Amino acid sequence: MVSIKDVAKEAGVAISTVSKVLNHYPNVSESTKKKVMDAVERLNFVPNQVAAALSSKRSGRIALLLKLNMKTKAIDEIDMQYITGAISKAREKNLDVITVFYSMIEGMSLEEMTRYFASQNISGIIVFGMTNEDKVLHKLIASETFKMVIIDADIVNGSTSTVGVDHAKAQYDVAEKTIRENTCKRVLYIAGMKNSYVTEQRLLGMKKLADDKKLKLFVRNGDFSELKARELTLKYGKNKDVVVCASDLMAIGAMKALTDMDIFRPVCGFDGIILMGYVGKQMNTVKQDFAAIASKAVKELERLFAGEQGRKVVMPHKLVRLKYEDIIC
Amino acid sequence: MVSIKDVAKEAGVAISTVSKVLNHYPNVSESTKKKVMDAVERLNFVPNQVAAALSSKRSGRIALLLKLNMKTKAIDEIDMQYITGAISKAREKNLDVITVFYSMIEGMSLEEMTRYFASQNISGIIVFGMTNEDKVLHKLIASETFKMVIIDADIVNGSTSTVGVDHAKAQYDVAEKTIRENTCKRVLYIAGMKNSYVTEQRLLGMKKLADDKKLKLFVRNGDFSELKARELTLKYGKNKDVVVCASDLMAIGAMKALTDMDIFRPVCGFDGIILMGYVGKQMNTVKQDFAAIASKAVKELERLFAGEQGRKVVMPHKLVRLKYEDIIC
DNA sequence: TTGTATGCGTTATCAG
DNA sequence: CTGATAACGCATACAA
Repeated sequence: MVSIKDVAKEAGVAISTVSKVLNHYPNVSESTKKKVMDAVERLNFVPNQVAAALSSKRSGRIALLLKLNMKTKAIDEIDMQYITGAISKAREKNLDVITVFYSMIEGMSLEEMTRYFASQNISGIIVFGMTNEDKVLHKLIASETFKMVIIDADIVNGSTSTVGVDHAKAQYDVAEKTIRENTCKRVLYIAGMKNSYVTEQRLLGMKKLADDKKLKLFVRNGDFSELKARELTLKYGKNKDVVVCASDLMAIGAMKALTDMDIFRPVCGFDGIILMGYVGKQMNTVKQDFAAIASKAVKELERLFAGEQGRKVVMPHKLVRLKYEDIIC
Repeated sequence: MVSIKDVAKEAGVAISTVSKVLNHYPNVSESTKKKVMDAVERLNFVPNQVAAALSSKRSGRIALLLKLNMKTKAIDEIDMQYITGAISKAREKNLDVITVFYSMIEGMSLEEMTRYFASQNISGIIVFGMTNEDKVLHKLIASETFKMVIIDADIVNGSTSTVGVDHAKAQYDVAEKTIRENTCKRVLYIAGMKNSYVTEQRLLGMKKLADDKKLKLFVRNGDFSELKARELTLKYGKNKDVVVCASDLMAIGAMKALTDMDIFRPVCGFDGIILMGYVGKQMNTVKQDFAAIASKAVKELERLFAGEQGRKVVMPHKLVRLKYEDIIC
């Protein structure tokens, strides 16, 4: 294994000089810079990230904290895009990434959780799918021990940023479009899971729309469950003009119910998962670019590493209809 | 950050003694062992994996090498299960995992690839979705620089094992079942991508079945593409009795084609992805437990770390039909 | 601008 | 059975 020492020898300079060149320190002459780079080239040197992490306390190691959906693999594509988006950007920025699932840190105290991440030399954490129930995680954020980026939340402090689409506006937009296209009055809104930020925001958006357009809004909790959405639609869908769902999966469940009842009502969803292209009926939905969101989160983490304050970053969304023809290949 | 030094002080022993206890070295008295463990408990000590990796050359860091499917997110669930299966098991075994995509190492020479993994202190690599085209990867395997486990392949050497289901048998089984249930003679077999081990194996299984059952076998390459399978079925499906596909996605494409042509032919797939539950028609398919495969791969890697020889591990498969009722929740 | 020396938290070797 | 102590590869304060 060729190390920085070998490079130093090859270039005829000191180890620290090599390190300085590699890390783009200011006070290095062009000539030595070139000497070093040439040596690096010749020896095909790649810095040992592990040693670097151990040496400098700001390790450049980041953790992706993901909540696995035990419920259905149909939305695995969301996590997958989060992962690929984050890892790709991290590689570009030369950051090391480890993936952690909630299940691994479940039940830990703040102390334990802090130690767990510290023991891995983690300096930044990106959190996906956090709910209000994750108390310890909230404490971790408040402690500002690590630089953190929370996806879909509204928590900002000196070391914490937030990245996500404007869920309220997105919900408003997609429902508004669906209603406009079909002229509806009575709306069945199937919301997501209680205690989730996105659920609250989307509901807020929906309520605003109901206000603006003088709609009769009937809200039920679908818990992001396809089955539940189906049951709710069977029960309450008949005397409504439209079913607005806080997720695609629930929209699919609702559509199934309507088909079963042999009645037509427009339905719209949220997320833009590929499954929407397979269910036959086209529905409006909100398309989030999950990879871009994760990618942005990594960038934001870098900003925090640089000492900047946490902030709220809003990502764009699009309204789409997924057709089989568009997604097949 | 509490370190091994603190534990040593707390326990009143030397640093090296603590290390020995933590790593289950043989020659440590029960009494000191207890003293150390108590101190660990009191201080809530978690060993720093990064330092450990740097110090001991067999780092316990493993890389997951994944090929992203640019084609469709419908099968992201497969990669996701690979990832979760591997990471969960790795955590259990106290191994550090990093995720790497082919795109990151594309175009690298053997030298570069070796250095890349070495620079990350990787000692084991699990390879998913390798094809015959990945020449450099084959060289890496042959070099035996790292302990490696290849999923779905037939390469074994002193440092390399293979894990996967018996694709030939699985293909045989699922096709046999489908044919038996429907009494068919003329079979359209839509194979996967050329130069892929699984494609070859599955085709072998299919040919054996054709032999055994005296079937007229008509083979075409579908490249694992839903669209292509659809086109092939439109073109060749009419005068066949059954369409056997080397993947679920192709099976779905084939079924679409048949529906378009308004004719019925039994269709079977391979993989057991959740989408199969959504397409209306029930089809036989092979269910692989991807998480278990990845989990097994980690275990196998440990075996290799322990100095054992590479070997071929065959995982079980199941024949299933995915119904909407079974997958919804 | 460059080099020297020390430390990061472990593991491993070798005395004791 | 236990304890110094030297690596591991790199970053960095400080000296030159």
